[in-house]
Amino acid sequence: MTANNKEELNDLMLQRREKLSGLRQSEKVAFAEKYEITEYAAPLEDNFADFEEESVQLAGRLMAIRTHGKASFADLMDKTGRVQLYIKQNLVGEDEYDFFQELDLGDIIGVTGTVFKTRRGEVSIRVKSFELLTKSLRPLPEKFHGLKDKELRYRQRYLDLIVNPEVRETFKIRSEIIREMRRYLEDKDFLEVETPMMHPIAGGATARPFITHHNALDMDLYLRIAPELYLKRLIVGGFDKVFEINRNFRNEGMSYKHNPEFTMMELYQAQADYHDMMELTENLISNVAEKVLGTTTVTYDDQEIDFAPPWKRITMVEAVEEFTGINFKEIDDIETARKEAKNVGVHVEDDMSVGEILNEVFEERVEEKLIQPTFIMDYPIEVSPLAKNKENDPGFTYRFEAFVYSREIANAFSELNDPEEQYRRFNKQVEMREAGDEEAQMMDEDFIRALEYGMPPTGGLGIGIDRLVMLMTNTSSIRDVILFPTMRPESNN
RNA sequence: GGGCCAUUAGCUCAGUCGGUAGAGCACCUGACUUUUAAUCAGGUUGUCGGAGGUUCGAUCCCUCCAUGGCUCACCA
Repeated sequence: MTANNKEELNDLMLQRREKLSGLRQSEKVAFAEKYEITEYAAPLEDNFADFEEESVQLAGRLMAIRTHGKASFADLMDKTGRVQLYIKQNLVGEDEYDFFQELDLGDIIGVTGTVFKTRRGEVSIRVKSFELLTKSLRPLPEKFHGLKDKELRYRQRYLDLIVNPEVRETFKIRSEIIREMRRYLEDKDFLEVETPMMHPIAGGATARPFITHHNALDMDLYLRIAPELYLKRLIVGGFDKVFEINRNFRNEGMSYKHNPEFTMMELYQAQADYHDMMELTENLISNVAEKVLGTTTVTYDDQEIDFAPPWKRITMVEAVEEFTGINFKEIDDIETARKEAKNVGVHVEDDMSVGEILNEVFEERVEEKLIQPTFIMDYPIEVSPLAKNKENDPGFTYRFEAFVYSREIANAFSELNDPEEQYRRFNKQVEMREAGDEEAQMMDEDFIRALEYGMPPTGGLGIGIDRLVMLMTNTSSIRDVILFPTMRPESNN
């Protein structure tokens, strides 16, 4: 029953603890077991005609009290919003009225009363009786300005949720986005599956993993950086449409668009290619927007973005030519590629191949221009170790990424299903790894073995849920769409 | 990891050209039976992020540290 023992109790907290011990010595309950409710706050106002002069019971947190002598007004907040309480001494009796005056902001109470409208037209509850359900021992942040300090908001998200209604709304929308995405995929006969979060080999993406240790097996495991290789094993196994919505973990820098753990939707569909994945992506996202927001158009940071299909489709080579004038279709030697990149001010490393230089120029000079939803197609093979290479253009793959507001929100390809080619690609990654590239992929022998049994032609797609939610809720940091973003531990300084 | 900025009451913030600090909300006392950022009268609240240094004296200047924000780098 202590506060944080590192923390001094201030006067406000001491007062509340004294009130609590007073309650404990009396007949009053400070922490009730249950209160039967019949209604929530918001519907009383929305459907006032149905409730007028009806008796209702509801429960919530006291957010404001306005005392006027022998009558008081108070704001009660539940998950739907607030409703005003009107409590009169001659209705509840002198003792109960005095007890009400003893309550603190933040206390959770249950009330019974009738619904009416005040002279000013505010829907209110004329309280007949009330019970303290939970005594609150800490003062709430300021009622008008709320809680602004970002550090406190992220560390104490519960407080943020209590006092900042728009935060509750953001996370409600996040939940709805995921629900509609799931519903859409289930309607299309995709099977939701769960694959391991702890991997003996961290595969399926280019990223540094977190390492953990299993004691009984005495072996290190990696938190997964992507579910891709497991989901493709399921396609080999004969599930022809699967998806997973779950966390990935990457041991990399943090920024407004990177959190060490983030949520990814990945799906795989047999007998499909990356064109099918483009259609699926634009239909899925526009459908989700329509269902959740009621429109396919969102305003993000003053930019209007329209998710309605079809989205622009352009190859990486074409996009680079459009925005830089460099025609990589005609470049096949490193010297020229290097010189052209330099001409547009893009720094390239000595060991980069032509494809990597193309990718670099794209990232440095084109990405920032892609505001409206755009599919960038045909990525160089060097940066796409799991994608199928194009039949007539072996330096490139059947891969695309979707960009919105300069941010990658989806990555997809016609999956590489040739086990020998996949083996060679892995080997190349292993070489890079041995040369010191910590993000290069590891050899996964079992995945090769699976491909050797035969994986049908398959389209695969990954959508970064957090970044999609940011776009749809107009929030500027990934931390605003993750309930408990990764933080350093609180220090005592 | 680099640069810039921030850290003052429970919360939102002001402030001290170096003389140990203030407002609003919250809280306490009193008045008030339709208010709603209720109002009116009075009152309380602080290791001024931490540790050193300079100084007669530091919340303020300097150094280091901590945490956070923005940004660059890294990174799908």
